[in-house]
Amino acid sequence: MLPERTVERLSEYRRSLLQCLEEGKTHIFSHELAELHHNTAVQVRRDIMFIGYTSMQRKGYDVRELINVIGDILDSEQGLNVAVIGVGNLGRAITTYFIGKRSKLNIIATFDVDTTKIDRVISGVKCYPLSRLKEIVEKEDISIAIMTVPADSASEVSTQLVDSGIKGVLNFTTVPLQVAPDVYMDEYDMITSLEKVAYFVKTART
Amino acid sequence: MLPERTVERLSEYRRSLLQCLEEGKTHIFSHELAELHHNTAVQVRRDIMFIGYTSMQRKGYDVRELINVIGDILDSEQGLNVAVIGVGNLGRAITTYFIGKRSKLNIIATFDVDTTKIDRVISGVKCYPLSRLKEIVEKEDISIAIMTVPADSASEVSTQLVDSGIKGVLNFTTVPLQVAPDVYMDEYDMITSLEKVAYFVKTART
DNA sequence: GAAATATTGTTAATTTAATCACAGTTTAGG
DNA sequence: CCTAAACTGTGATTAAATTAACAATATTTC
Ligand SMILES: NC(=O)c1ccc[n+]([C@@H]2O[C@H](COP(=O)([O-])OP(=O)(O)OC[C@H]3O[C@@H](n4cnc5c(N)ncnc54)[C@H](O)[C@@H]3O)[C@@H](O)[C@H]2O)c1
Ligand SMILES: NC(=O)c1ccc[n+]([C@@H]2O[C@H](COP(=O)([O-])OP(=O)(O)OC[C@H]3O[C@@H](n4cnc5c(N)ncnc54)[C@H](O)[C@@H]3O)[C@@H](O)[C@H]2O)c1
Repeated sequence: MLPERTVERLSEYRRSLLQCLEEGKTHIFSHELAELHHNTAVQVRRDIMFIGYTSMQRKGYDVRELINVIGDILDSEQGLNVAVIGVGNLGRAITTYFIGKRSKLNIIATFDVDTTKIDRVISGVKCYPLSRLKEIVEKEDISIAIMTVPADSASEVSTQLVDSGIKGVLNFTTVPLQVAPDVYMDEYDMITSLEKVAYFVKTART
Repeated sequence: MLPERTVERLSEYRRSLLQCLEEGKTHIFSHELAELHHNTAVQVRRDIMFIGYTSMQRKGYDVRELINVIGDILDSEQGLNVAVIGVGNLGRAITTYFIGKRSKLNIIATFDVDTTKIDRVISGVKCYPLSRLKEIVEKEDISIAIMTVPADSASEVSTQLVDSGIKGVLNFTTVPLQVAPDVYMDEYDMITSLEKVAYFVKTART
């Protein structure tokens, strides 16, 4: 099990590496990758050490190989299915955005309680009533949920998610959620991010 | 200057505290606050120690007072003005969402290059052409930008942001941006978050 | 009003993450 | 073929963040 920060950085490296590949770059040095990611060459090498890949000495890392090795670590062979819960402004933006982005992570369903949204199709993904959550999650083997419901229903919905058999949640509501210990949860709070930026802008001024 | 993680947690505590206030709760213990936030009572007390607030012993923290003290630390007295750059799906969602949420952080302008979007008003906020960035930033005293432009224009736009005098950036594009050292930048990469969730779901399975 | 209980604030210890420092390769140039 | 230069991989070290441990203090109970 890799450190969380390392997992994040590997995902980020991979995106840069894919970009490199498109530009026809076949090899990359640790210090080049570092420069692209606000960190140091040592950190990059250490991260890559974690996944047990070694480069051709003096030529840098083979871009294509490194992409594959990162894929072996991060991706599940058969891919994982994802659902978006709450098809409001944010849920719609995310659904539209993700379609076709990652071959190993497919958004294959959305859920809502608003009857005007149910059965609507966004970017090829159908919206189901939340009452059918468990049924669809089981039938379609969905293991990850992206939560974009209003704050006041967040905690109730999260219980339903866990009951339905979801194993990972990416929570965008501003409510910290309690889930069973075998469910992995990542929370992102936009207001917190913005307040953090504001704090550092403020303190830099003085 | 507080540790970054502490700043984040303080912002999160504050939101819970505001919620408590609404529910008529006047005092809160460190372990209660901890429970709401996936962390420990010691961590809460240490964070609060950082900002130099002390409770009434044995009664817990005075909710209202603690909110004010956190405000003194996080907020700027006159508030800070914010602009959203790139009024696509995500930019629109964020703009709509933020309006009225935080009295000390006001989104007061959006920018785009798409002529069909310019001059449109979203939730009371007007969209300006990107070419007027510097002019408006100076006139309206905007210090923070939220970046939601497409990846391929991200790095160019970030240069313009810095030139215009922006001091803090919240970057939602998937491109790591280079900014001047006196500009604070926070980057959030949704794909990375989702891949991280997927990784931990995958490894938990084995 | 003494003892038991609950909670804080803080020092010390521990754990985790990042950085330093350098030996070990490979390649290039003479 | 020898030396210098350029990078990598990793043990050792340092720094940062978290957790444990506990004295100090207020409150309740009897
Ligand atoms: N919009 C943003 O940019 C933004 C930013 C940060 C955080 N958030 C958070 O994301 C969440 C959604 O924000 P939004 O702007 O998209 O809100 P929204 O009101 O546009 O969308 C919410 C959607 O959830 C649906 N919904 C309500 N109750 C539900 C339930 N029990 N189960 C399933 N669906 C349900 C609603 O019908 C609606 O379609 C909120 O919790 C908000 O705090 C949004
Ligand atoms: N939609 C999401 O949920 C989501 C999730 C993660 C990351 N992102 C990132 O956010 C960014 C925007 O995503 P989106 O889905 O809103 O895209 P979008 O295409 O809907 O919106 C992009 C907007 O930016 C405008 N634009 C283009 N070039 C510009 C420039 N030079 N200056 C100002 N505006 C410009 C476009 O006219 C458009 O309005 C992308 O970089 C994407 O990677 C989006």
